[in-house]
Amino acid sequence: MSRALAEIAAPEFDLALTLGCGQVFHWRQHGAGWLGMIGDAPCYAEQRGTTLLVPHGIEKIAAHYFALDHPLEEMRATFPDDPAMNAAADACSGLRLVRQPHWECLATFITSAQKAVPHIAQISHTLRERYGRPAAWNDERLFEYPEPAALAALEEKDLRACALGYRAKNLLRTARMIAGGEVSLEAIARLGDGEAALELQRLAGVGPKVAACALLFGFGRLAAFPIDVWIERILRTIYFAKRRRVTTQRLREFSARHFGAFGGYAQQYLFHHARTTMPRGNKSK
DNA sequence: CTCCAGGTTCCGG
DNA sequence: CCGGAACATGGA
Repeated sequence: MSRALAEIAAPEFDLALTLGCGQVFHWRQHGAGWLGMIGDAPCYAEQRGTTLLVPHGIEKIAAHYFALDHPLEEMRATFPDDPAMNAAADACSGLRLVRQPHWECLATFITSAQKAVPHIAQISHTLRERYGRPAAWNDERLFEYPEPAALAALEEKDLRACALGYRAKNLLRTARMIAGGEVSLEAIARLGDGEAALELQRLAGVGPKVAACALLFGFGRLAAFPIDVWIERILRTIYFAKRRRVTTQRLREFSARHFGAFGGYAQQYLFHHARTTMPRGNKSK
């Protein structure tokens, strides 16, 4: 493995913000940059101003993964123009939604249910180390995310030993459905957003929220709007202040309409901003 | 010790 | 369709 790094242009990009905002969980800081896998490609990434250094030979792969082609300014212009949204967008300048591999993204979010971000990262690392194909960048060991077939061959207790808790059964069942061909992620990639969401929800441990995360972070559906506890809190306090008893169904309809074609970006900005400005947030306003 | 975390599923109104 | 409860684990 060569040590040589190549430069790629990365305007309007914040690598640390992008990797640390809770959309992807396996990258770790290393020296002046970050170390992780882009599918089966080991990658060290380091930002220097508007330039991104990545291993020679995977420039195209890295540029695609980090979504350097997303027109951030144009997308932001479509967001609703209100104080909360603007504050979040200001705080998240350069945050891009990376293009994660389908399975890795879906599986990770199945394991994310009712878990804090650091816990999700820990689970991801354990699964990779124990069941993923080993790789390396220089002398640093890395691991691919385990294929569906690799997880499908395990027993539930093996996954519980990775601190998955009750999510073990869901990940195992879903891995078996995918490995057995009962559900095809490639086929889902060709469906429209609505149909794709329904198809994903046939899988164990996949409801509206996890399906939306998979669509947004894995299938490039930038209108997908995952509603988790943070976003629900924001929607209720900012957009439904003083309304009593708003159903989650109502929240879904509202956000799909209100945040538009790039709602997923708006969602991630609101999510990250809330998480960093009001940790353990509960105080409404 | 209690509370909560990027939820889903199942079960009665 | 809606509200509750169960489901594991670890950190604050």
